[in-house]
Amino acid sequence: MLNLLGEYHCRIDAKGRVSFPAKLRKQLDRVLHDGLVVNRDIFEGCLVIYPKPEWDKVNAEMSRLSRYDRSHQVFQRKFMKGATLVEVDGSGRLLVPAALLGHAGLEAGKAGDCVVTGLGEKIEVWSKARFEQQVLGGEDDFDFGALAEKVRHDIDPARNPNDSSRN
Amino acid sequence: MLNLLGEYHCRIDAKGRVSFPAKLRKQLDRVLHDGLVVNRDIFEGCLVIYPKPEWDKVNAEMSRLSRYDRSHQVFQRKFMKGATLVEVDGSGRLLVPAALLGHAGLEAGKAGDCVVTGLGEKIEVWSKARFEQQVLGGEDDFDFGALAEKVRHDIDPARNPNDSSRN
DNA sequence: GGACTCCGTGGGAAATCGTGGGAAAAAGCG
DNA sequence: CGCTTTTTCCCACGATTTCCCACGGAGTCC
Repeated sequence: MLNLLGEYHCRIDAKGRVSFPAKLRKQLDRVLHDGLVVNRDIFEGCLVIYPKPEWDKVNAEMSRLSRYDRSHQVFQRKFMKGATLVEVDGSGRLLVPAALLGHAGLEAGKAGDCVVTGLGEKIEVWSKARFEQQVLGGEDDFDFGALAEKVRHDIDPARNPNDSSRN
Repeated sequence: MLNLLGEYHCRIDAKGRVSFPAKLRKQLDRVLHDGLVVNRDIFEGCLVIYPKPEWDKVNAEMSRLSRYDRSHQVFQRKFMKGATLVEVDGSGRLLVPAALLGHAGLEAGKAGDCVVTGLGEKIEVWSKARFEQQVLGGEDDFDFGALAEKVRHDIDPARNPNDSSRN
């Protein structure tokens, strides 16, 4: 199973090329030659990079949508719009389509700092400013415990939220 | 099962390398060659180190989260951000990523004292100052007994005489 | 108590990585 | 059809990282 890890600070140069950290490249070793798919994140102002095999799974999920349900069609269109297959160049850089850069608060044709982070099966790309604010950001009232409990209940409804004795 | 124990006092050198106590290394014997995963602690300003097999469990749970549920994504991001696979070098040191050092109050490029403690299946790394203040720290009104009872109830509600609701 | 082993610390050299720029190829325009 | 502009590919250099060796000191064993 893919287990992408690490938080890397990189730069986008004036041509829109993101230096893709060598350590991530090593982790992708086996799948890198298949290419990567870059897309806008659904919920946040960042970009998501899926190794091609992982994107294929996403694609399979999309194929289960109904052709005859308008909301399904709208969702598919919104989600897949902009998804692009990219490859790393000889110097280990990704050329991110200009249209997508904007969604991550990165300006095309202008160098800038960004954060690339491994998240298991996918990789996220943030502008440095947004990453520090939204991800690291200390909203002091953010209740991680409550969120964890909700999520745990979602993925395992059978489990009593107060009972963590089962492993 | 892993049962990491002990509190060790070590140093971080100017390159961000933590001398990893030989006694902990011995306890990790079987799993050390798989590497360790360092991450920011969720609640406190310290770092957590999981042996790779232990992290794999975490990752397996993460892979069950839904791509299409915002709270799941936020949870995953908050939890995994920065997690990094590291290995001990020939001299038994861990190279801690600079981005993570800050979270533990340790400055990159500057040597400092830290405390490494075994906590069963994981290891925590604290700056010396914070450890003394927050962990050893004498908040004299802190009721450890009451906390113990709360925790016991959380992990095993059945033992509470007033609670016969389980099953 | 002495000698030996192992541990922790520092530093240096070699390989690697990131960054910028430039040339060739492709696409667009008159 | 030829010229201009954009895109893609590739090379080279500076900076960083990683690996390795060596030494001082502490701990341990006899």
